Amino acid sequence: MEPVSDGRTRGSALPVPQQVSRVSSADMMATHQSHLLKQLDEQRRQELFCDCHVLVEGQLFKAHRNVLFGSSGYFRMLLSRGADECGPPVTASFEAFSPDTFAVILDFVYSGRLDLTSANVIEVMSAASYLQMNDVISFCKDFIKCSLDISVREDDDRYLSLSESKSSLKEEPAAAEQQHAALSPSNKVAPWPPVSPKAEHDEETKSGVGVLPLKRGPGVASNRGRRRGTPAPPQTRKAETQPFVTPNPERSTRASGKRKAWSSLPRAETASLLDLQGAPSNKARKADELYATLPTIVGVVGIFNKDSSPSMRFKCPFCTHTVKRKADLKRHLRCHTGERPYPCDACSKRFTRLEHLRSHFETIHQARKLVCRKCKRHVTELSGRVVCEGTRRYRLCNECIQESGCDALMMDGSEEAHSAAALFLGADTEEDEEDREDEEKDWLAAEDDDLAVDSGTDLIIQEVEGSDEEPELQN
DNA sequence: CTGGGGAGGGGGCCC
DNA sequence: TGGGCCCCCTCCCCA
Repeated sequence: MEPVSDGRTRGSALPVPQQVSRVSSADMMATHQSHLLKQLDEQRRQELFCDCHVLVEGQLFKAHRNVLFGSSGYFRMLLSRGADECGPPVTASFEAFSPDTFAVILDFVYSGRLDLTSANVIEVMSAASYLQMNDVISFCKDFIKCSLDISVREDDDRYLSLSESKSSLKEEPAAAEQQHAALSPSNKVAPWPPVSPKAEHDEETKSGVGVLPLKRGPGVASNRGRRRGTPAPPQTRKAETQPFVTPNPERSTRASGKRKAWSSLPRAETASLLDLQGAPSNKARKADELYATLPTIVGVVGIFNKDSSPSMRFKCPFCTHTVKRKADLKRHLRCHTGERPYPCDACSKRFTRLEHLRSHFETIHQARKLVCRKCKRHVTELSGRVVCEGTRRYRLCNECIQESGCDALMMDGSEEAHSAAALFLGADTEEDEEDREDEEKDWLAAEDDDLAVDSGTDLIIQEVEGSDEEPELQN
């Protein structure tokens, strides 16, 4: 029986041991491919038959046209123009990435080994995006995911991101380690073409320098940015409304860049934010490291203005989105990394931005809106009251309070509300209670008049220790 | 089933 | 460069 390259058998009517044949055929093929690749690499290193010259910031790389053609969409486009010609070597020139970066990519093309480090991964990914090398991009993504240690199992389902759980990294930690190890130069040759854990994911990575429209599926949140081609956010809204399961939310250093007074939040909240400067979470620390490695040219895309003057933009290495400022890219990256540095101490919800946290806090826990929740009429401090319902606070006008017989609800500032809030807080001892009250007084003294009205909220804004679920009570 | 409103998320851009 | 504001979007809940 003669095995053929595709694993089938030829000239046999017997119930052949196809599996055995397939395995041996696959082994043979792998061996052959490996051998062939080694030969090509050897030729490249000896500069034999190199018919393509790549100039990266002045540094010359010699390679084989057909190998580059088969590895990169960019080169496919470039080389297909002169595919019929057998003239002098084709020369391509790049300024968008460094020679070191291209060397890593070229090594990968010829060996299947991608020498990624936390220092070069972003630039390699950016260059791969430029060169339209989806496999490299996938590897980089996986590498970043491994670096960030974002795992569904280990952490919180809700704040997972990057892709729709397609990656094996999230499915099996061991597999993740293996894959990560496969990226290591010290390991054996990674498969080429590599088996991408998420071929579909290429949709968002095949952009290269151009911006391709992305498919928007059902359930995919698409806000303004996504209309322009940014992929879906890391989590669905449904997931967000699920009870928060992390009892002790991580503190991140992301908010610690500057120590800034945050007068619009009660002190406890501010303190919680300042806590962010304390022991940084693993994920956040690694995110920081990742951000720190963002090279100056990361994802820079040349866009020409109407007057033909170049306008540089920063391209997200994860998707096709481009932004004007690096800071905006950094902010945008959070929707890929799942990083949520701003936890609400009242309900443990976490947010990607301080302003979102503040907005949430003011709306949900401070009842800042001077609108009756029931009749939607404008209320003042006289015509309405703040009603506490769990950690949620809202306003009702006096009429609606009377109508609905809200006596059962805890009214803001009442003894009952206070004690209930304390209960919610898990006030362990009377001493704790007193301390908290002292702090509250201090805070109130520092608060402006507007906030002082809602002083009762301060009690609520404490971290709920050991709370496994969101204590927020919905109507 | 549908429309309205609340809540949350993300982008652009000003300060 | 980060904070903050504005705007717009989607999702979800509810009437």
